[in-house]
Amino acid sequence: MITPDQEQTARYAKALGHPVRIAILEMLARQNCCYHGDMSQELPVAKSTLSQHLAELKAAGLIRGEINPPTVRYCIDPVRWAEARQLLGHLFRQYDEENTDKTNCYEPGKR
Amino acid sequence: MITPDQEQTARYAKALGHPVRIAILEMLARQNCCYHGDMSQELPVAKSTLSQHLAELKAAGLIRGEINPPTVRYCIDPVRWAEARQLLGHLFRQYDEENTDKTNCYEPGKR
DNA sequence: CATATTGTTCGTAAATTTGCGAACAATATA
DNA sequence: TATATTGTTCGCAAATTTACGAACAATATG
Repeated sequence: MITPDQEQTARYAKALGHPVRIAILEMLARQNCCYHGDMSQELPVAKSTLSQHLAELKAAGLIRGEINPPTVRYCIDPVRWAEARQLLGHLFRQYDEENTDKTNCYEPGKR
Repeated sequence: MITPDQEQTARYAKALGHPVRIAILEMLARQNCCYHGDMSQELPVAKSTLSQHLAELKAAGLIRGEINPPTVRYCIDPVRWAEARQLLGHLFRQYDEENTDKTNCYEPGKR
């Protein structure tokens, strides 16, 4: 009933499902890499909370952490990033592709 | 620190963050509209659970429900769908756009 | 009016998520 | 060796999510 692709799509989407994690990913996407400290300055959460969000993004595969003591540099994982983009893009495309001949059933009065 | 767009992006992503909800959206995206019962047959959850997931998608704005007693027809909301697509697309584009001159810092040995 | 059909809502339980400060680990520096 | 810097991990509390069955609501049908 539920395909592995659907599971994976949901996993990525879930990782994106928090504003702090979106902000993290945008910083990483723009600068490619960031140190925990840089992000900590920008984000209104305790550093332990930031670590947790980073760990979740890592668990989802979207980022990697490279330890350069005493700092840690985080980067987007290009492969997983592309995979997430593809899976979510596929989801959205399923609607628009055949959009032309569909009734707008959400309009009142239509059946 | 966190913009309204980031909040909204996270809200949509969170709504997508469950396999059952991905499956629901794919059915709706392909057929435009579906009855609760049609989806109930396809999905391995109790009907009350399905109702809950539908309510979450509705709360996120991604779908609408049209009551035609005794059935209820659910549809994707084209406007919110497009907005979600745009917001998530924007997120992913931020990486690829400037991808060319970025170091792959996730590779071992790079700083 | 009784019954069947279609979904929602309620009540509840278990699991997960989110957040923080305190404590800890690892390394560099005085 | 003591101290400072950078992050992680631990312990805990509060909130949210997920899931189910039972009960309920609304409408059609016998």
